[in-house]
Amino acid sequence: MITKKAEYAIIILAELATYPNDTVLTSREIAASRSIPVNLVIQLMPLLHKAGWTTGTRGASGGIKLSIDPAIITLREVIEKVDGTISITRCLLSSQPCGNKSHCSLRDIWIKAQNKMLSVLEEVSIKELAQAIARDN
Amino acid sequence: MITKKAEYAIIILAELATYPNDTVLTSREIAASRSIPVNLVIQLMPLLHKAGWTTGTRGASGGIKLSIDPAIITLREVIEKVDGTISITRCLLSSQPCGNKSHCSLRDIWIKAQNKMLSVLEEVSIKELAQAIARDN
DNA sequence: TATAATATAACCAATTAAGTTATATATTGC
DNA sequence: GCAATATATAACTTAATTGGTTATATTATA
Repeated sequence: MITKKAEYAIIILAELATYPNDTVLTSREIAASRSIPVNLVIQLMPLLHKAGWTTGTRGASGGIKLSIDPAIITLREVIEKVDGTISITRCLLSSQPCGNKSHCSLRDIWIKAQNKMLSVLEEVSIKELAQAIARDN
Repeated sequence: MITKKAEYAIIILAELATYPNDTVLTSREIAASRSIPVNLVIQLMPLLHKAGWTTGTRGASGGIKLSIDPAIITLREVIEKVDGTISITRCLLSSQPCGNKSHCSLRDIWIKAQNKMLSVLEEVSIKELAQAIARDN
């Protein structure tokens, strides 16, 4: 399952993408405006920084801002960064078919189903999501 | 995530669908030929019976057989019978958007991605899977 | 130098997943 | 009738995962 942490990461990035370029928000502000536990925002940020999507500055008047165009960050990337490789079944967690078989028909179906799902998550960028959310409000 | 139990249930049904109509197999035979723990086959069978897909007869020379055409059992049905409603995110476990909102853009995306996945699992029947497996061997 | 902010790691409780164990019940064949 | 074999069902165990908390260190500003 896609975890809440991955979902939170997406929401954090979308929140940042809502404001003009180079807007700095504190973890606390992001947490408050999106109803995410502050601790989780703080916990997630280093991961998003390492991915190259955001930068954080410490100290008073510090905060977080986007460091790349949110139009090129896809939901799939964010999920995989936070949760690791996505797998709809335990079977797909391993890169090989089980039982030393070279081929497995059921595995083929899992892969096909999963790829359909991933293609949707790959087509949507953080920017598009932020715009959709803005339209809703 | 789709559990191993759901995967086992699919494999059990496909195994039964491999043989001519009304073929009776014991739990032990199914378990042995598909490398599934016997206990799990035994544990799963009542569920498959209740779904109307199989029937079991007790006693010596008893066993399990299909009770309907495997061409009309879809993988999605089997998974949902064993695992309950499928959800790729915790968000989709509830039938309502969270936070008392009437609408949520991110939820829309989860639903779209999940439906793409489900449509693949809905298109494949136990019979088709059994045939594909037979071809592989 | 006090304060405010991020960085990082360690920890905890609840749930889920996978599998095991135990017992009851039914049916067949001798 | 009775032993053997098979399903039916529930309870239990173990390990991993998830969601979240706590604690501490580090940095930068006013």
